[in-house]
Amino acid sequence: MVKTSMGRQKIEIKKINKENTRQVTFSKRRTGLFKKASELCILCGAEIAIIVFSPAGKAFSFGHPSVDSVVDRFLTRNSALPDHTNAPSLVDARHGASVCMEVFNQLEDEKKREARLKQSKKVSNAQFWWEAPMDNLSLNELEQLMVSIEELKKNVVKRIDKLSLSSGVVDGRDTHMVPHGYGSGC
Amino acid sequence: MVKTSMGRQKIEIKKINKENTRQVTFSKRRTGLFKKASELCILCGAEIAIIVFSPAGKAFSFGHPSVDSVVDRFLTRNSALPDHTNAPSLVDARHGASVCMEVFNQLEDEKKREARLKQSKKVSNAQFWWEAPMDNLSLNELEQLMVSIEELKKNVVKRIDKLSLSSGVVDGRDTHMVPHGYGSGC
DNA sequence: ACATCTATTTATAATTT
DNA sequence: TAAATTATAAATAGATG
Repeated sequence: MVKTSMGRQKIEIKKINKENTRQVTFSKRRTGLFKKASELCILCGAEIAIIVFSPAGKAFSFGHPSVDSVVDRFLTRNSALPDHTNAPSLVDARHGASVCMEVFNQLEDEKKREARLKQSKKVSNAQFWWEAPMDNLSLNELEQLMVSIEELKKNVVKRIDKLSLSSGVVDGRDTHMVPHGYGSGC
Repeated sequence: MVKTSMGRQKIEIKKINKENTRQVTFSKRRTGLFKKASELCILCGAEIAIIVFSPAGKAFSFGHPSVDSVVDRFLTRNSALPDHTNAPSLVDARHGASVCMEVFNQLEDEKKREARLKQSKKVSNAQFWWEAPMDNLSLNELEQLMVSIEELKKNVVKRIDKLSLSSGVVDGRDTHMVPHGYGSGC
């Protein structure tokens, strides 16, 4: 077999100067970071919020059960009890079906957020509402949905595979991984 | 050379039941997650905040330049007036919104379907519901679901393409990695 | 920009100390 | 209870389509 690639090269952990390389690395590693977070949530029942701003000022976030809930809990120093009492819907859900519902819930959350935004917008600058925010929110919703759909798909594929052979246990995710398309921050 | 260890073994991404193992894994992976975040900051000049709650309710955080600054930036951005100078057209916004509604409705259908299934199975024990439920779906149903998902995806991708924007450049430095002693939550 | 492919580095599960 | 070890799984740099 011929060597067709040098494979992964060791790199120093210092700012990447080449614009393009930096962008690619950012994208790959951000994905990797969110995946690791997702795994930590599932494996250990942790709650995690991650907020990332790209050098360009674009925001991305990951949240389980949601960015808001974790950030709120953190900010209010709400050392909460582990919720065995709560419905098993979020933390322990691990199958395609609940992911379906989760996608649904996500959209509802997004709509609520949108409604809140809309409300606050009315107070200050009502006239701008139709000029820009809706676009960003819609884009957010769609991108968020894409991620959810991918997750859902993976779960269903996995389930199909298992059913095809025999049967067994699945794992699923109900996590939010959100790119926030607010355009340039500069 | 004699094998003195089995080395790393593959594990399924699902909740670790063994208390001790879960604790060790949580600790190791949390460290790994923060390291990855740190590297992403340095390599790409990103700004990142991570908040992690252990299952016991103990909080850990990572922030560059600081958790607060990144969270503030995020919250401000999410409630601030969007910059309307480079906003896409209203028409696109409406299309986006309507696609969202479409997706929403389809998901709602899916949810109802799941609810029916759940009902018919008379799942009295909540634990059973979230541990094995997807088995209720037949292979056929799953494959149909796959097709629907693909359709959804195509629609959403198409819509995102139309809405997509682009952006510019910024920078950052100095990092904090903080364990917060919140005491056991239980 | 995005996906794919390799060769390699890095992370880490199981074990030992 | 935690730190070190070791073998393997997983992530990813660089190249390419």
